Amino acid sequence: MIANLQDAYKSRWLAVDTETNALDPRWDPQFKCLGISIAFRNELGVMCSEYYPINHWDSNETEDTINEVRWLITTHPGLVFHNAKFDLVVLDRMGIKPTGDYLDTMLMAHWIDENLFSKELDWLGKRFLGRGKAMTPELDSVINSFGWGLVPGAFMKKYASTDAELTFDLCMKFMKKWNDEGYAGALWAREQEFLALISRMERQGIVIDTDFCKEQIDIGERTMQELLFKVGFNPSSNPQLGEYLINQMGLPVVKNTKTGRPSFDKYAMAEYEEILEQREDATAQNILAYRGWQKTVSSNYRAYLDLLCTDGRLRPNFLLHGTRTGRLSCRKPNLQQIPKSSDHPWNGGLKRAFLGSEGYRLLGFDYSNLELRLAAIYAREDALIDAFNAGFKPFDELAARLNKPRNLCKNLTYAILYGGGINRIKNLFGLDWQAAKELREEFFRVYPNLQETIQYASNLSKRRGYVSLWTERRRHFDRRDDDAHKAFNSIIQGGAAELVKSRQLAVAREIDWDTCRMILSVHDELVFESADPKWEPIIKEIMMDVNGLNPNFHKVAFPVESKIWGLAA
DNA sequence: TTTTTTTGCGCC
DNA sequence: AAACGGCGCAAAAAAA
Repeated sequence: MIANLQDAYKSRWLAVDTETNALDPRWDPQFKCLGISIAFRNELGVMCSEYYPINHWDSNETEDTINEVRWLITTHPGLVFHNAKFDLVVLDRMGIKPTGDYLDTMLMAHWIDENLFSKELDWLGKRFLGRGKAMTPELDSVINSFGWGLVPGAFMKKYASTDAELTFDLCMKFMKKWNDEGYAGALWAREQEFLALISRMERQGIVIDTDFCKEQIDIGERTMQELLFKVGFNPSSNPQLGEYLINQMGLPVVKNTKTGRPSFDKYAMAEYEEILEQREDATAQNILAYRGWQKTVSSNYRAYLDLLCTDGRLRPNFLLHGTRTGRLSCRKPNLQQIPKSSDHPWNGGLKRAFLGSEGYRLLGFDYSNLELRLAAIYAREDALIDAFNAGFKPFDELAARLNKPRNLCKNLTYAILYGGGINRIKNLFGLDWQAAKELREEFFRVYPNLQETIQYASNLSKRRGYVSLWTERRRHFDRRDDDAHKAFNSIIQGGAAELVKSRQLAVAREIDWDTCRMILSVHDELVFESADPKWEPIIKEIMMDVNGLNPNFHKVAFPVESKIWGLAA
């Protein structure tokens, strides 16, 4: 049914979907919005939808109609998108700035059940509505022959509005649970502000030193070639590694993969390296160097150049629905996994590939032991709280109490925070089952409340099917799955993400984007480019100021360390 | 041949 | 009794 635009105002919610020429709306000068679909149901429940072609090469709506649509979207009190972060940028590029509220079915699906297999429109449509996107052989062949950007407007009309229809119906489907779980108010308002901030960070992007990347690719390729020659087989091929190390050299299988095949990961290789060293055979070392270079060149240096926008900036995609715990994830490229500075020649200098804009300096701000501090508060674990407040380093403190090496204590703490059991401790430290059990008990003798709280969270998730973060956002658990042991970790990992998010917004409200821009968010670290040294103490102070967030957060401090980004910590 | 799974590895 | 949490990416191997 063709929509009368006047009717659209009578609907509380209006689904909006944009079609584009597939270029990146965040920066590409050639980007175009081809058209806009809207969908809603009228008073009789009849679906009304329409596609308005705007920038097709053949036929478009009249100026008057397009202006009506622009006005509708600008003034309608409630829009619904599927992946609003994208559509809002598209609308912004067209000079359309919605003034009403909006919802996002992708994020609704994620918040209601973060465990869903997919949050794509097509998948959700099939799962919740029994119908997916309108893909037909006819549409496929038209896209193939014309290319996406050149599909005729009249043809697009037949298909494009189904996405908006799906979005509208999904929204209605999700609405009850969305409201019941308490997301409709302040929590979603904050997320909208956060979405805008992330979008702004993405549009800003980060400057890449392309000469440095090219130079490193060159060194890497030459080095790999030499190593390949020395080794004599493909170091990335496990069967070939097995042939050499096990069959030819007669070395033992030191580790197996989950499918039972011999494993040659870097830990296993370290053992082979030790044995071969005595025989003056550098093969293991060469294999590690080869794989190190290959990983870095393909996943970092070359990926950065391939994904670089033509204005010299790299713009990753931060996903607000990327993790079950509520953290962000980051793609294309993943700038949350930039190798840290080290003396490895293949990746130890990677941060040098990132530059501030001309006149700006990159600054990183890190929370120290963020999750452990939250764990201490949640568990009311006085031993840990007191240690933090006395200024002790938590792992030194534990090392003293257990009379064990600091590094063991650190690994042990994180293993347990992550829900690890006796088996995990056994494998981690190469202990037998009994020793692992005792070590775990020793740990919990120091932190008894932690043990109780981990158990409590686990029981709660099993009984209720979810646990709540301090913001009242929920982390759901299917009672049929055996992952209740993740509950406590979710509370502190998700809680940490929510804490950072809140402070990130607070910082964003204070800084002046002309002289200070937020660039990256890496879980417990924020990266800025700043043209004025005055921002460093300001940012630090805002990040550390968490007392207003929750009545329990005053129990320990949340210190933040700042450093010039890229320089070794 | 193309698609999916496995493996390894970078980060917090 | 047993369970280490959360990601994304690329190359090789296996499956289709």
